[in-house]
Amino acid sequence: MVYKTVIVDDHPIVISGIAGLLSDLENIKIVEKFESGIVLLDYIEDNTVDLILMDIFLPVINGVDLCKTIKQKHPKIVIIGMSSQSERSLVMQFIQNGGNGYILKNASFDEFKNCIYKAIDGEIVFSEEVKTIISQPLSEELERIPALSRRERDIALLLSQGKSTQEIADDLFLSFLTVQTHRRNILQKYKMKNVAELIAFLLKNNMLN
Amino acid sequence: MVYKTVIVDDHPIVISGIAGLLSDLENIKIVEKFESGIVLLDYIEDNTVDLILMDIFLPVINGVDLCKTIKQKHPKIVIIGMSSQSERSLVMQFIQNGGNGYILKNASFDEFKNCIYKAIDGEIVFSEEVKTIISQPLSEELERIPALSRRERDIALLLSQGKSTQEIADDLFLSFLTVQTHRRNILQKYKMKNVAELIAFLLKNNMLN
DNA sequence: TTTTTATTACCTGATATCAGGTAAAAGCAG
DNA sequence: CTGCTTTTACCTGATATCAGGTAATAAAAA
Repeated sequence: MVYKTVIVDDHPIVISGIAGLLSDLENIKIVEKFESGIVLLDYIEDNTVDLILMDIFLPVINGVDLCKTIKQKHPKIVIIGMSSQSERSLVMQFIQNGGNGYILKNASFDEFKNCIYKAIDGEIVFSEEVKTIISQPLSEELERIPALSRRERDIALLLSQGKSTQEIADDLFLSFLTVQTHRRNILQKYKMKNVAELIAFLLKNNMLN
Repeated sequence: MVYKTVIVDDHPIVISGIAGLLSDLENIKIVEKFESGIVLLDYIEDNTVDLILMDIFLPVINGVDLCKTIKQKHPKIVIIGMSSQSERSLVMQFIQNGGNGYILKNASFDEFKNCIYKAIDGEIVFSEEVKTIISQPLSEELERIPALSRRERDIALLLSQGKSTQEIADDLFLSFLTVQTHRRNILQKYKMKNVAELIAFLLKNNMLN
C-alpha cells in the first residue's frame, strides 16, 4: 500500500527539505504541500489522505487545533506534528488532541523515517529530543519547587473544585480561619497572586491529584 | 544482555500472572516482586534494576509519584505503568513524570511483549486500548463542551496568570466593567462557581494556551 | 435582511479573598 | 530533648469577586 501524504508548513524551504527526505521512501507518496491549515481542511474533504506531516506553529490556525479538527472527521488519518523548538506541554496537548507523533525538525533522516513508519503502523512516536523534553522536569524544575504539605494539598484540591473557604472548612472540619491561614501560606510559598494563578501553576506542575 | 526486572503490584495474583507471562521472554529476568512502592525504593538503592513494571494504583505512594522519585535518581531505569482501568490525564501524567510506557492489564500477551521490548529499545509505548483512551475526547467530551469565544479566551488566559479584573482591563484596553461581564459569562457558560474551578476545568480540557 | 451571538459598558449590594500580624499545640528530625 | 515544620486558630481592614439586572453596537450566521 502507498500512503498518500500531505506536508503542511508555512516555510517553503522546510517543505522542500522534508519532501526531499521522504522522496526516498518507498510507500510514502507526497500528494500535496500546503502552507496553511485552512487550505488543508478543504483538501481533505475532497481527497484521500493517509498521512499528514504538519508544522505546529502555523498562521491563522495552530497545529493543535488543526489536528483536533481533522481527527474529528477523519480519525484514520495519521498526523505527525513537527516544530523547531518545543516544550513539554505543547507536545502533550498535540497527542491529547489526536496526534500520532511529534518530531523535532532537527531529527536525523533515520529518525524521520522510523517515526513515520512506526506511526503508520499504529504507534505513537516521538523523536529522540522530544522524548527528553517530555520527561525533563525531573532534573530542573521539580527540584526547585517546594512541595505542598498534606493539608495544603487537601485544601488546594478543594479550591480547584471551586469550594470557598467556608466550604473547605466544613469539609475538613476546620475553622474558617485555619483554612484562611493555609490559603495564605500556599500563596506565599509559591509567590502566587491569587487562587487562579495558583491552580494553574499546580496543575501545570502536576501537583494536584 | 539480560534485563533485571521488578514487578510492583499490590495484588499478588496479578504479580504472578505477569510473572508467568514474562517467564517466556528470553532476556527479561524477574529479580524481585513487591507489593509496595516504599520497599521498591529501598531495593533499587542497593541493587541493579533495568526495568520496572508497576501498578499505578498502589497504597501509600501512588504510581506517578513513585515513578517520579525513581527517575530522579535513576533515569536509566525503564518504567512501564499498568492499571485495570484508566483515564487520559493519568496516563499523560505518568509519562510526564518520566514513565516509558503504559499498558492496560487486559492487554494480550503479544501486546505486553511488544510494549516491553520497544520500551527497552528507548521508545515510549502504549497498549492499544491506552492509545484510544488518549485520543478519546474528540468523540465525546469535546463536542458537549461549548468553546470559549476569542475574547473570553484572552481573559481566561490572563486570569490563569493571576491577573485581577482591573489588570486585565488595563492589558486589553477595556473597561473594568466589560471584563467583569466577560468573567460572569464564562462562569455561567461552564457552570463554574469561581475562577479557581474555572481554571482547573479549562486546563484539564486543554482550553487554554 | 433578519436573527443571533459576541463584545462592549454601566450600576448595586452581598460575600469572599487577600495581606498584615500573632500564637499555641502537635509532629518530626537532629 | 530541642529546634523546625506543620497544623491549628484568631483579629482586622482594604480590596476583589460574584450575582443580579440592563443595554447598545458590531459581527457573523441564517
